[in-house]
Amino acid sequence: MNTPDPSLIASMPLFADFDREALAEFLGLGQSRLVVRSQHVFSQDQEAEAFYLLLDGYVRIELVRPNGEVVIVRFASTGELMGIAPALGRDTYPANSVAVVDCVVLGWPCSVWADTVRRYPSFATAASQTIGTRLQEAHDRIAEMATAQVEQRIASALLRLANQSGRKTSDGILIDFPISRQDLSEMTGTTLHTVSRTLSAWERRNIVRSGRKRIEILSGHQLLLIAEGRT
Amino acid sequence: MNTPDPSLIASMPLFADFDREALAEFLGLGQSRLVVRSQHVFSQDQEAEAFYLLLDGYVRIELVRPNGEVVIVRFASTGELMGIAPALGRDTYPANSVAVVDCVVLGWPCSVWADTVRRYPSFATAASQTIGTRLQEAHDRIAEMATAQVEQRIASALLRLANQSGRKTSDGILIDFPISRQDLSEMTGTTLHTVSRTLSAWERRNIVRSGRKRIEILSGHQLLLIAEGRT
DNA sequence: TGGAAACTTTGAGCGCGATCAAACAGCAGA
DNA sequence: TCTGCTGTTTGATCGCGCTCAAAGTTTCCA
Repeated sequence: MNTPDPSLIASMPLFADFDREALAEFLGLGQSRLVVRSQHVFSQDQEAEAFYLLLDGYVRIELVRPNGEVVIVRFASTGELMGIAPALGRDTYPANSVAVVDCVVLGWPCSVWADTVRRYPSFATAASQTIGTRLQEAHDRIAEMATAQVEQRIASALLRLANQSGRKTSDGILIDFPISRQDLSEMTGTTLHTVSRTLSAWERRNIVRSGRKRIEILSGHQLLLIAEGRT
Repeated sequence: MNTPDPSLIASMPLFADFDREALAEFLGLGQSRLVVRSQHVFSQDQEAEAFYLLLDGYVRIELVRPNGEVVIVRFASTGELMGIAPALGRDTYPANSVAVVDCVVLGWPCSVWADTVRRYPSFATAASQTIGTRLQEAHDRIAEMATAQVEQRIASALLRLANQSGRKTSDGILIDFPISRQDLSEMTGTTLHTVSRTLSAWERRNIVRSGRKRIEILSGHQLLLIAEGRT
């Protein structure tokens, strides 16, 4: 498991203007790695040796504050770039990246970044837009944290998860990876107690159905109303 | 006032690998503009026609939420890029940009972005790192909003302002542009009342000295202790 | 110079959500 | 199958910071 099948990733916008040889060459520079559940892909403040493409699975990107409290920045899913410290002009990782299911990642030494960006405009553009989108989302979340009540924030977080990693079921949308009340509280800046109470209340209203590390959205519509503050 | 003096900006890292003609040519494509206090440089959701370099002054970058509440994302000061929608793959501005003092901005049509990035690696790299830094800061603020108390958040906001736009005085550091209690509350997700009470309490402890739209930090050390939550 | 507009201060009361506490349920490994 | 661990639920209480209210102060403009 050293060089993955090019066809898996040839279709990504990131590699739009790589020809077959270029892609093969580029993939040859990387190394794939299996990361089992709850292990780190990389860790905050660790020297950034490589940047990664998530080939399969889900990882949690989390920030650890000086006092030890953990905040979840986002969940990344298959196909996303992670740990692109070189693009940010950093030489350490700004966050932890933790596998929430067994994952496969493809990693390249940071030293190849500059050259790749220079040679392949599609790569540079796609990477830039990825960062741009994340910045946008981060600003939206700041605004949300600043103005919205806890219940609204939990609803927004669930909707975001559903959009990004939802799997359609017969009754609604299931978040496609194990996620605990604690996780949700770390995404929204509240406590697992409040998340639990909120989900229980929603369960009574048939808005969600949830279990141990499992959440299914039955009424995205209701959830949207809650998120927008007109309950 | 159509084409500014190249020497003003030649020293910026952004333009590190522009030679004299290249810089002159590039500046010729842009147009400078005076923006008086409280006027918008650009507005949220407006079609992004141009990106800007702030040549002089300070602007407030603010997000307006669907319900009309305003959140201040950051203050930009002289020398910063703003409204670089093309880098983010957007065709509208994601936020308002409002002059807090009379400003001079230099604007280029978005159409020149792609070409500029392709021809001048220093420009691409500097822009990328600018966005990276902002992403980093945004994540830090999310974490802060999620875990820190109001007093800590106000302290952090002041320290950030002091670092970015502080002017040394005989007694401490003065925030170099007019900033109200309301502004500070919109940066930290609280109310102007709470900000006022907090500043009053700090004034009694000789940590700050403040007046109408004017804040001077007397003890950055104390403020840091408060921000870190070990008061 | 007068008056209005913008900004700031301070008080009183209350509610959201944190904290403290304890029991319960699902899952993995012995 | 039992046992311990991890995650969830629910109750009781408390306090931070919002809301409502009103007065004070600075600046600007007519």
